[in-house]
Amino acid sequence: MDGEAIKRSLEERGLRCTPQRYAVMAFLMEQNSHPTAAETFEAVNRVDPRSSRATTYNNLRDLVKAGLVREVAVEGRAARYDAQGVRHHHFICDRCGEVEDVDWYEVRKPASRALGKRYVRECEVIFRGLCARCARRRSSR
Amino acid sequence: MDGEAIKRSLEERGLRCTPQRYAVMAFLMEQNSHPTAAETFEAVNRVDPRSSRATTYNNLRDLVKAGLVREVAVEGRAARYDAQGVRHHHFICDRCGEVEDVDWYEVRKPASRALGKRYVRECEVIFRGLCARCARRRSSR
DNA sequence: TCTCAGATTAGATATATTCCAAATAGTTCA
DNA sequence: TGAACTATTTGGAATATATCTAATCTGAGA
Ligand SMILES: [Mn+2]
Ligand SMILES: [Mn+2]
Ligand SMILES: [Zn+2]
Ligand SMILES: [Zn+2]
Repeated sequence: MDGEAIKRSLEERGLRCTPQRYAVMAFLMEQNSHPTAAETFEAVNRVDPRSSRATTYNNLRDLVKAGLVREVAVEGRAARYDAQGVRHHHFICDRCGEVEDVDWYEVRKPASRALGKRYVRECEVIFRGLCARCARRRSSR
Repeated sequence: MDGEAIKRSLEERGLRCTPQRYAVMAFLMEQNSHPTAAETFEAVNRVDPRSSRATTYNNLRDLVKAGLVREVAVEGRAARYDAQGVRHHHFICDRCGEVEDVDWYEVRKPASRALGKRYVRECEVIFRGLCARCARRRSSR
């Protein structure tokens, strides 16, 4: 996605394409990792235009609401963000909290009777265990 | 599970059965909701023995490590805890953050090639959307 | 060019969680 | 039993994370 495409995707969702908001979106898109808000804030401020902490948080919130960015909560750690590219699942490391992508595959939905009056928007799978690095570290002791 | 059973399950995992730790475990087991650490702290302190905030957090951490309690991270909100009864999945409300149980069903694991050198301990499904209450509230406007 | 809702800002504030060092309470074993 | 050892508890301080506030700025459309 190039600059124009980012601009368009923001405006389609009623968000102005401000330099700060653009910078957050562009940064997240070029990462394959899952940056925290603090990392995003720092990265955006290494280049112009600068952005305040509040604006970084505001923009992350707005982008999540608009469906352009996914937020991943990790127990005991800061939330991580992910510019929705192709659909995928996540692996979260029990030891270091690292979030990694796992190729998408269709998951069987539960019986609708089990969902009652709830409205289900999505259905994600989270794999847990040890990332490659932590698994290695663990076995070599 | 009665008192003796709780005591045994703690000791099997090398944890002393202290009054504070027991109280946390017993409280979580009698809830069908998913209390936060703050709610647990408050509940435990409505009855004897009392427990400090640090001890409540310590015990929740120890119980999670021991595999007796599950921690559920919710974006932008305090973590929630769940005394592992029967295996189940979770539904998390986009609006109010409520965590609800969904009957367990087996999920297909991804191709092992997609997991590389990771060690996968578990594979959970999280449903997202609006809980019954928020769905009602939403449609009646 | 004017207007104004949307956006940004620095700093204060709120919330959630962990750390710390001293005191206490179980457990083991002489 | 009771000394010795260790796990646990404690209150308060400290840290981490996230949101709020009120003043100011910006840019898209009229
Ligand atoms: Mn991802
Ligand atoms: Mn549950
Ligand atoms: Zn790891
Ligand atoms: Zn709800």
